[in-house]
Amino acid sequence: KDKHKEKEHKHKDHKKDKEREKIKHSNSPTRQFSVVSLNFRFLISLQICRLTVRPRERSPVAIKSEPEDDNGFYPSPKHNKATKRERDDDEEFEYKPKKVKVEHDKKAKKRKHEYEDDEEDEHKKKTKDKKATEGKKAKKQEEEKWKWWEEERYTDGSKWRFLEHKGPVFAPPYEPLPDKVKFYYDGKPMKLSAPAEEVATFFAKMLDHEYTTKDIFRKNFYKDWRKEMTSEEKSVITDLNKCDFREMSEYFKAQSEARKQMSKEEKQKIKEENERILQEYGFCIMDNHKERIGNFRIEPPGLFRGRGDHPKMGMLKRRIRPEDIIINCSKDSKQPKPPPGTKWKEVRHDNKVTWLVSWTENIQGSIKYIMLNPSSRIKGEKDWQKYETARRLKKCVDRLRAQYRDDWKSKEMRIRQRAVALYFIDKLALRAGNEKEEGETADTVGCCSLRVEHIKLYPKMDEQEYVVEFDFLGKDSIRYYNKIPVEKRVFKNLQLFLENKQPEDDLFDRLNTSILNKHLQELMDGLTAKVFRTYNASITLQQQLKELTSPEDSIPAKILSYNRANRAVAILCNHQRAPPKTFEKSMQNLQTKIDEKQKQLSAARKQLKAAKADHKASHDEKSKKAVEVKRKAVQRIEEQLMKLQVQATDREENKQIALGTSKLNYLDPRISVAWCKKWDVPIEKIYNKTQREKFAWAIDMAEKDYEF
DNA sequence: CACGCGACTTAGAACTTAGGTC
DNA sequence: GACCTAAGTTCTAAGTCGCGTG
Repeated sequence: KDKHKEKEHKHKDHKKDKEREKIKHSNSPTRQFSVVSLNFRFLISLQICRLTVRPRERSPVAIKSEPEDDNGFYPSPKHNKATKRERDDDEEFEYKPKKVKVEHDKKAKKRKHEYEDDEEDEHKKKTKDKKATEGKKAKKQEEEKWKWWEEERYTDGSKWRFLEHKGPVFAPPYEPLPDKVKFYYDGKPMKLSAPAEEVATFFAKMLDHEYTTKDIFRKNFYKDWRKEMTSEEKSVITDLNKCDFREMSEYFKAQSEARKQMSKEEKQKIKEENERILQEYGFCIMDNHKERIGNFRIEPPGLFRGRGDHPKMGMLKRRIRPEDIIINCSKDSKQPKPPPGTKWKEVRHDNKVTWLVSWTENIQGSIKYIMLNPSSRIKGEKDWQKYETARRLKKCVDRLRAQYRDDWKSKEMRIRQRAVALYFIDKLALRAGNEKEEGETADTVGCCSLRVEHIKLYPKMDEQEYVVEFDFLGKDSIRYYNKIPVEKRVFKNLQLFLENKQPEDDLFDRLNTSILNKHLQELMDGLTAKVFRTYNASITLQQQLKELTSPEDSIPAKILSYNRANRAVAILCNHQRAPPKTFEKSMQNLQTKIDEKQKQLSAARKQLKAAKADHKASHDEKSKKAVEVKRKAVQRIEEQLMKLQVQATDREENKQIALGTSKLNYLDPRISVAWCKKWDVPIEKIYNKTQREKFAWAIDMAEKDYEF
């Protein structure tokens, strides 16, 4: 079946091919952004607009598109690398430890000791002079911020030597409804048994959600609900449509209202209790360092709501009991105790993994874990390593690109498919696309699992030749919609792949992620499909920052540039969000503020003019001062106005783009740190507290000349 | 090689809180 | 001091990818 006809024409320009030409489309193509001052080259060329609609908002309305030229968006791989290199550049994983193990242990012991002290303090102090203790504590913590990145890593595949924790926090037990809150069946009140009632409350709590009206949701819910019913209940309740949960729903609404109305003291009390639980369960000791745990609370029972069109939506997610829990800790640690009268499923001591607690979830049968916070050593090291791998890809990406271009001509079908898929992954930052079990999850795809129905080929479209239109649901059922011109060879290959296939057939029938990743592994150690996403995201940020930052810009303007660079990446990776519910309103509010500010400004200018005239007439000191005062006022207001305008632009551009995901997962933080240092932008403007904790390693080590 | 499983990263939405405004 | 919004935090679903097994 590997028939390959096709005479190749000379391609004129390789460089050009690498250049990204993305056509974005908009559902309301007429909409334009209100563009305010400053350097908008980027925005204008990129034309940030709505990419897709969420599936639930999806309408069969035709999607229009606007062609766009955006030269300079795609990261042209430059090799004008500065001569200076970081200490960790070059070899394999270049983690050069500054300290050796022995020292580490010593320091660690001291650390543990202090940790225990801390705990004791916590309990005794309470009433004592708070300020003094807090001050002391803060200082102490400051002094001993542990720089794990200066230490050696384990090379034997083990993740830790010592691990001690208190186990998970379970969901609070079910509290039956007060008798006055009734459930009605077929118009008649009906008292439910506790288990049936609990599951009913899950449904009641979701009543306002659209998905409780969906057939699949209702069917799944009803089926699982019946399993919790007594036999009498089962015989009475035979039709979900006759069930009236409204009173229950109202009750919960009132409850949450009441919670909001609680007095300060009550709220404070709850806060303190949460803090106590956090202190007790929210930390563990791993290799003698106290580390924050990410999710120490077990997921409470409820109704499963997958994203998109999920076949299992509405199913009962059952309550997790101690008997379901596997504890992982070190042998020589104090083992966590199960709640009185219960037992753990298992306690194991596996230092080849990083999790502390696990259980099997009943919807998909997958395993859930309790792991450490992103600020922990174990997560940080991995994160760092990820960016180092991406940087190694940078060094050989030209070679790889040349190779896959070459493979487009291969006489083997599987190689051509592999090469075209890789091209998409590289150019469009698509995900790998593992195959999924049909009917178990929402129907979403990535690159390798693309089907014929997901692409359309246009030999000619407007001015452009060889345009491919992508339209599919990706991870989280977020729609990916894009039209891009591709090289003739890619286009011809796609035509070939499509031959004699049905819409629901795989586009790449000779390819899957395993084959692809095996191939990538051969090209570069540690290379997998997702490294391309990391690489392209980070290199785009770096390149965009270079392009957008003007030295003479104010700090807010620089931050806008940063956000735009960030946005370019988010668009590349198709990170979208639903426009905030209050978006229009908040935009209006901001506009009102801007209008006011403008009025203020013209008033201030008038006053300045008057003062100047006054000074001209009198030439005395007093009037001179008055002019200065007014001048200052005008300047101040101008700045304020500028800030507001920048804010408005930023917000508008960001309407349905989510920056967080790329910032947290794809952008080498050292690029941002270096940028901040270079332009004297406080790091706090870019990373909030949590993010600074996660990226502490980068903040500590990156200098202003860091190059990704 | 197909398959399922296990571990871990990536993801957007829901919820909560802080800080500004009236 | 109440209220409102934006920012920050939490939640947990949904991916990726490697490994063992048959």
